[in-house]
Amino acid sequence: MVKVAKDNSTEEKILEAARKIFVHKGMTGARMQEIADAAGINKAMLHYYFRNKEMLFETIFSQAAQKLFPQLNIIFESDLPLFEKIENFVQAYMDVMIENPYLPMFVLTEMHQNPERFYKKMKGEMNFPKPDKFLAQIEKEVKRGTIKRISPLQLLMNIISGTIFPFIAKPMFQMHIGLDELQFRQFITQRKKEYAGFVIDAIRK
Amino acid sequence: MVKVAKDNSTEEKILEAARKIFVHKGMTGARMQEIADAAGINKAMLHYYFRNKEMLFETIFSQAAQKLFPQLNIIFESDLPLFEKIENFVQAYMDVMIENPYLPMFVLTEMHQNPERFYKKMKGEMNFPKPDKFLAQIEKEVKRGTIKRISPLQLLMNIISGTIFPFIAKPMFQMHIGLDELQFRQFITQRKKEYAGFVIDAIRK
DNA sequence: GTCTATAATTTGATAGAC
DNA sequence: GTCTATCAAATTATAGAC
Repeated sequence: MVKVAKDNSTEEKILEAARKIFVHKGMTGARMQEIADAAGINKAMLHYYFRNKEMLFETIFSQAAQKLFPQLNIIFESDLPLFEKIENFVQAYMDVMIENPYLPMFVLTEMHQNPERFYKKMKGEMNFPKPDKFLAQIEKEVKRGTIKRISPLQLLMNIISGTIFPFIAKPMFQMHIGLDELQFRQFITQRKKEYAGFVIDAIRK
Repeated sequence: MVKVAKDNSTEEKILEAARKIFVHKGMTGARMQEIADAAGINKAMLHYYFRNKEMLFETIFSQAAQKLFPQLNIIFESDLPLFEKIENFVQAYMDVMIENPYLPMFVLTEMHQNPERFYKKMKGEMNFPKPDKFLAQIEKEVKRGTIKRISPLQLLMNIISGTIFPFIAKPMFQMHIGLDELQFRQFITQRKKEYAGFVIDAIRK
């Protein structure tokens, strides 16, 4: 069991506050003053600990990306049979997002609004999962005739779409359908159980 | 055939430039100077035509939302049989996004970062589609035993996810897989043809 | 390490000539 | 309608006392 270092140190308070503000308003929408207020400290402290807004943001963004991307390795690098792998991925990834519902949108927003920074970041520190193995596995199953003929890339997109998109569309969906927080959680719980089955039904012969 | 009023009037040049900048950088990330430059005019002109940044943004955002949301009525209000309706929706919606690949992310970002403005907007001018009819249709088919047992809401989410998400994840996907622009277009073309079939295969008995 | 006060910069908005 | 020049406000960043 790893100690997660949730001290109430000033640095940790800043990170927590910055996460909250950045994740909701993005880099350009966030205000240093707002972050300081949320942390219950002074604006000057932010600079003392993180030099400037840019660096504070980078820290938060890296942490977010680290939570999301390496998880993709579950689907890409394990040795499970295809159906179990799909099952595993959907459940594991949804668990991450249940704990951090705003992360996907945060990372995607940054990726769109500032692709340069994003790419630079990714090249370095991230052990960026390559899906080749998983795609090859799908191709193999298609050739063996175990599953229906489908493009591996399309299947991968289907799996990821159905897993991530609900968290991105949450506000739209809640407004459209009129779900409250509890109902949305129930919707997600059900989805975690059933979505892999949906995909498998679609490709099973 | 309706005239689309693509004059080269100053107002139209501003709108075009503002669209480009806002859609990529969002409300808070966009700079009035940048928009003026892109329009080939002076910053003061922006205020002359649209009073302030807020109102210019509202104009752009409304146009974007109008392109995306009313389309959902195709799926919700037509009288087609279920499978054809799914087929129709996927193709029609993907056509909209092929023409405007950045719209979905733009609207979603605004929805997340400024939900108040978004909700206010939606209440007024938008003829906001209610999915009740479509959900009831699914429920009916399940009861008749025509399709597998599935929650109507889950099925709706599956259809929408697979249709919209590829455009949102485009940069991530291109980077991960290494697709260039042409390859991505081909991927989308294939998807437009096949995704409805995937969904139908999953629910067909 | 933490604070208050203040500087420096960015940026949205306006005044006024043409 | 369009421009240049300028203002005013917001916001990041720093200096310096404790």
